[in-house]
Amino acid sequence: MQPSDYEDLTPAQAIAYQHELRRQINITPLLSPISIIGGADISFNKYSEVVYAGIVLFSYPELKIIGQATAISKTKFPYISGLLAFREVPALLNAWDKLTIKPHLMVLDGQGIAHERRTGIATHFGLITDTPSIGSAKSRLTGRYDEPGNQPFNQSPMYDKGEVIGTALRSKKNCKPIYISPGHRISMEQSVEVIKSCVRGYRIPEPTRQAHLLVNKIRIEDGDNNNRQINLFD
DNA sequence: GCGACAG
DNA sequence: ATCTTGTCGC
Repeated sequence: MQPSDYEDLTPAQAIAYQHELRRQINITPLLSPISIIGGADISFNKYSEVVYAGIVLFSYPELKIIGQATAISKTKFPYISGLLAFREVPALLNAWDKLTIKPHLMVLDGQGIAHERRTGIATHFGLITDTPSIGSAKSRLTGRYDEPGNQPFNQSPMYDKGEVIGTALRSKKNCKPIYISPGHRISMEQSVEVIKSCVRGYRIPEPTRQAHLLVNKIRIEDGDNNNRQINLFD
């Protein structure tokens, strides 16, 4: 199965593929040192098939931006809860291929194994590129958890079917928690530690925060090359 | 059948 | 996700 063929898959076929990917997930501690970390995100205009993908590279743990790559592509696969990767990974790979240097670890905007089939976008991307990855989501997809305390870095485990699938992390006081889960080739504990070391005063950790700013910037610049936005509260 | 539901 | 302005709370 090639990412370029994702848009031809039916939801049932996409789910079948996730079951296949699930068998290859490796959630063991990352042993090699990391000095380059990347953040990825997607942006798009409502009702448009154009998607803007971007990846920002940082030195780690200093978190100085040392590179980036973007790609503008199209997708027909709609957003379906649980199948986000089939809509966004193809675009992200186009940006990934443009990187002259590959990061040692990637942070994706979405779930890792904190997914019904343990195949969130971070896990999916990590498997496809064979790169250690972490999922950092702004909201919960699945899993039960107790609300973490209201102090920075207070955390609470997320459970699903008897297993720990993620960590609800209070990245900033008085802000909703973010949901961290390993994507591939990294442990739950390491994932949380890395994300904590990437928080710089904002709820969203720098890798995905900067990637988000980047893709929105190129989307506005592109103006979607003639796509209009009509908004009457929908 | 009902409620939930990453971006 | 995206569109929007003001507004409430730390």
